[in-house]
Amino acid sequence: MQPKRKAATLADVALLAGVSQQTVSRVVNGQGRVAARTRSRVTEATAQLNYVPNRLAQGLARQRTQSVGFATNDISLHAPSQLASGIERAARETGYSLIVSIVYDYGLEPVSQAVRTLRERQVDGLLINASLSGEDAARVREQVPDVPCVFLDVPQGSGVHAALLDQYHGAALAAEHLLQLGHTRIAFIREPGDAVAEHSRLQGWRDVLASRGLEAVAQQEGDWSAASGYLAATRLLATGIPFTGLLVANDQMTLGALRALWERGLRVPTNVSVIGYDDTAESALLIPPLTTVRQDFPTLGQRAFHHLKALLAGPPEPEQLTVTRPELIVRASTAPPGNDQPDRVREALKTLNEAWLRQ
Amino acid sequence: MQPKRKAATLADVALLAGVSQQTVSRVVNGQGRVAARTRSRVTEATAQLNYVPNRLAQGLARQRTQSVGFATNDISLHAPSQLASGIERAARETGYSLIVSIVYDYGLEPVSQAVRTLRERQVDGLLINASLSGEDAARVREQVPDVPCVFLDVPQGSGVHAALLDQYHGAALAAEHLLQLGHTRIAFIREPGDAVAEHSRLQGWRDVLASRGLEAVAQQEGDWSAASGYLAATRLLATGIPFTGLLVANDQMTLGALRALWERGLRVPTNVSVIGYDDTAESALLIPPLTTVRQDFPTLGQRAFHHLKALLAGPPEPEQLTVTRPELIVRASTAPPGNDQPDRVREALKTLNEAWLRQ
DNA sequence: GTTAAAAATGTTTACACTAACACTCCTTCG
DNA sequence: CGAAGGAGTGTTAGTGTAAACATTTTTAAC
Repeated sequence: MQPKRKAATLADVALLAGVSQQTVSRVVNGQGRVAARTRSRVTEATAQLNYVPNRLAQGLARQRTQSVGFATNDISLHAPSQLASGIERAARETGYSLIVSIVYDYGLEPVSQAVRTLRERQVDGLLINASLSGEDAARVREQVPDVPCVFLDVPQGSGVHAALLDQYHGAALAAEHLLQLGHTRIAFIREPGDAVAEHSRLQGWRDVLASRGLEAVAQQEGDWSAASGYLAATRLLATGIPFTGLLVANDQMTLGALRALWERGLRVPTNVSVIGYDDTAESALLIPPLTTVRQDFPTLGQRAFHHLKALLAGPPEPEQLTVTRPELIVRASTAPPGNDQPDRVREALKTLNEAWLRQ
Repeated sequence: MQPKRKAATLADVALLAGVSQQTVSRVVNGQGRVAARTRSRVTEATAQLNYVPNRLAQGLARQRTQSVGFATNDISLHAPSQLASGIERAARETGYSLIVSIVYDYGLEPVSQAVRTLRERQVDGLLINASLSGEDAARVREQVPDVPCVFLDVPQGSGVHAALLDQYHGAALAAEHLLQLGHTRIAFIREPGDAVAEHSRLQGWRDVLASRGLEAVAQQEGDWSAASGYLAATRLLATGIPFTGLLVANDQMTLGALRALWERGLRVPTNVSVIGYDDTAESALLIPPLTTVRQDFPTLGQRAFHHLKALLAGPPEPEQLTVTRPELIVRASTAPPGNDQPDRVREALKTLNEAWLRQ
């Protein structure tokens, strides 16, 4: 119907309403005084032309875009997607848009690249969820000196703004739980990464064990996926080293580990107590329900956005942290060790096992 | 170190290099002829000032932004996050950025709002992953007449460009598998949504059953989450209506359903055969490994992006579909019916159950 | 009824960039 | 040796909007 191919601009609306561009701008943005009659005429013209403001031009003129960048590693993973959900919601509620740029590999360079892309888009602020050392975080910071940044996965005390989950603490809770139940032979399925970050989950486990003069009897590295958890547990069992407690760095790997244990006839928590990390939506519904450490990523995302928003609004503030402590959720995958089932149950398990396998 | 607060512009670089803006622009964009010596001088100035092009201004001038919008429902869910991952990768590889806008509810209006936001940002194209009727999709289409759109979740034959998974077909495969095993008493845990979309999973199940003169003995609706699957299965069991086959609309709900069945002492697949949908990374590692329908969302995302890219490059083409057929993955959660465990095993299960619960 | 203040509206300019065109050199060819 | 052509570079105008300032109109006060 409309002969004009291109979208209507302020000028088009102004022409139709018989006023100046600026007046239309005032009406659209609801600022400045405009006579009621004029306003309604403009509003009508706006609707008639299906006018939508051009945020590019607006951004150029205002020198801010009402958009934030989210640089993250693979968004198909649990944490990034949950974060994205929380961030986007908080952003939308305050009129911001979210531009996503994936960090496709570990290390500084890929992050730097993602950040550059976002800087080109003139985002007002940056949320960075990539595992970075304190130094690398500072380096990224320098790369965009005039864009506020909030980091989501850096060591505490990196000298940058950050919204963090205290994974060290969460891991410590998990390890302490196992120790309190009486376990001493404990194995790890740890997160990926060559360098052991301070404040990491692995470090939390280690320190708690060390405080009791213990260390892991064995450990394997996974890549966060359920399949890697399965493989890691398989390798762990292949060593032949006995353990009664198993600490796993996330719930997806835990699911794989549970399967590996089950395949070898090891019952959870009867033979092995297992603790995961994250408390995904599925964890409570696993069999057995998983004892795990709860991390609320959507809330973290919202918190990070609001932290960023404060930086956007106010004057430059000293670097500050928002640290959220995770919580241990005790369910049914942990129990005291050596409390093996009576023979009757063991027999039952065996039968069941065979029956299942026969199918 | 740098006294200038603001980011360098073409003009700054031009001044430093002693050339005109236009020449700098030519160097930066690598188009047009520039003498080698001039080029190197400009390149140096660019590096010295840490110049990064302003894509807002570029977008304004060029009338395209090298960005695409992704309107999707909650990105923390499996499908959207997997899609986003595939789309972002394909986009980045071709120099596009991704702007995400969440569709926070079902129906036309929320989609319309997300699309408006993206239109304001002047995205070159739109990918829309929200469940929409053909009419509503056409209405969204009209809302942005000059922006190419590819829909990801609309009925086939909606008269819009779309990249789809043939969920009807996938669901049919699942239903046929159960029928071939000999099941006749089949229950559904279906996807959310009032209207039963054509080409939906539910419709696929229904039609296959109907072709054998059957219908579901019971059905419940879930919201894709594991918890809702648990509740749906619980409600299903509460009806007292016996069934030996259970079709579930995704794997997360299936996980919940497995738990509900387990709690009532029903074994899978001995007492009930269960089929999920999606083949998530966890599905192969569930106990028992899940028979399910595989959908490759990242690949779909890439495909959708390339479809969109073709629309951006070429002249308007007739609406066309890219339909991918999913594949049935048969694992251990399905078996012929009526193959109940001997009493001994049933007894074992009961004992085990009690032991587990006691812990 | 004048005057001052306030309200309403218009004009100019800047934002950072690109497209289109214009101009200046130098070759090269007849 | 002059013209044609091309390589290299500069100039001008336009992209859609908002801020700052300028102007006109209305209202209020005396």
